[in-house]
Amino acid sequence: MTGLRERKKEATRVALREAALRLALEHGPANVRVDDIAEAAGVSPRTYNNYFSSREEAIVAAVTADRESRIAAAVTERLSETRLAEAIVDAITAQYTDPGEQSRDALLLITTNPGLRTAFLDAPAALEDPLQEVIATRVGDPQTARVLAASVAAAVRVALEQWTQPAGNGLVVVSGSLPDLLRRMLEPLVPALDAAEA
Amino acid sequence: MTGLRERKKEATRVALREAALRLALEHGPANVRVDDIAEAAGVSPRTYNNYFSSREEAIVAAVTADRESRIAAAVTERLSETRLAEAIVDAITAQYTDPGEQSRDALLLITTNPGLRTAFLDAPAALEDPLQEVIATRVGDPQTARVLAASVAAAVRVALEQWTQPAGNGLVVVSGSLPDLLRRMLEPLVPALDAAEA
DNA sequence: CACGAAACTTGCGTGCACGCAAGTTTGCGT
DNA sequence: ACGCAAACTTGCGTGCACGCAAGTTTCGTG
Repeated sequence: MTGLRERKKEATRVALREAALRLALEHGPANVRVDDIAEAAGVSPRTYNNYFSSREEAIVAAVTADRESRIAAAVTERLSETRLAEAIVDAITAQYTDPGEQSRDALLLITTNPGLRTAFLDAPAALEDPLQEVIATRVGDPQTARVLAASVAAAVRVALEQWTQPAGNGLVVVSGSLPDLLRRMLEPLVPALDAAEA
Repeated sequence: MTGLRERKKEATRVALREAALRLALEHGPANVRVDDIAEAAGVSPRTYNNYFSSREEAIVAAVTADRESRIAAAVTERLSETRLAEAIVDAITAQYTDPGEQSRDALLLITTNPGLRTAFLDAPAALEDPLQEVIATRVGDPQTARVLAASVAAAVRVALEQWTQPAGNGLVVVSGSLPDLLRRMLEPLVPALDAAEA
């Protein structure tokens, strides 16, 4: 059961991130101060920083929601049926499949603004801990699980980097759908995952 | 030949990081403001942030120097003799071997202070770019090279995390020499490196 | 040598992150 | 139902990061 405390906290978190995204879309990211976000969510500016440690984080969280924790769950499920590598690749590509995308303009906002893009690319770091635990159920050594989890998170970051790349660098543009991109970036790690599982 | 401009810039960079470390050792990291560092190095506080983007960065740089760029060079050398995986592991362990360690107390300082530790663990991220280029000479697809470089950097970060871990978590302490730790953490990635090279 | 462009430094102003200590709310045991 | 302990919010104060525009230094070229 979930107490009042917990529910209020989650409500504040949601209020903050949604206020942040709405204001950023309305006025442009540069014209939104954390004081504005806090006021729109009905809390003090100081409280904002009890929930998010940077101005960008809340905006990104509105898009990301809690994708990272859902991935770990998805991997665990898939793990009963297939080998580790496949479970991870499937779970990740499934969770990063863009849903209805009411967030298409939000993503444009993020890829446009350097600060927001950085925060967005930092998000997959949150994969490491939950992923390590899942991997550890299939791999003896916790240290190995740690390294593999960190590598997978790094691969996801690289994929998102490519995907959100400011175009026109004169070189080949990667493009392709995000799931395809993720699959391609995770591919090189498959041998490592297979070897660890054996 | 290196122009006056370049030499001055490097001198300032060195002056800043050495002043930062000295002051941190003398007065404790909490009691050193960036204004103090700037003054000790003979530049304005604003200039400090043209060289380092956080207060911690300069202190860490004094210990790290330019290790990351040296690693890439070491890998390139070793690469003429052996396969990719071996070259990388050897080069990294060699470069992270603690030299004479006049910096032993500096490392204690870093592992002690949370902010400094974070900055220290962020340093290996600088491996990604140079390492990618080296790997790309042995691996056809640049994207694959990118992922592998990022994974190696992540493994190094994990190793440093363990090495600098605040002890006494009730669980097994890892310990061991840093080179050994690095070797252990890079081991799981070897199959991926071998597969990409083939 | 002279001079114009490019690189670098600096002061200023603004917003941000966060430690701390006081006030307020929630939860729990009796 | 009461009351205490723990969790959470808030205001305040401090130092930090960085955009901007003006001043200064370096460098290449005619």
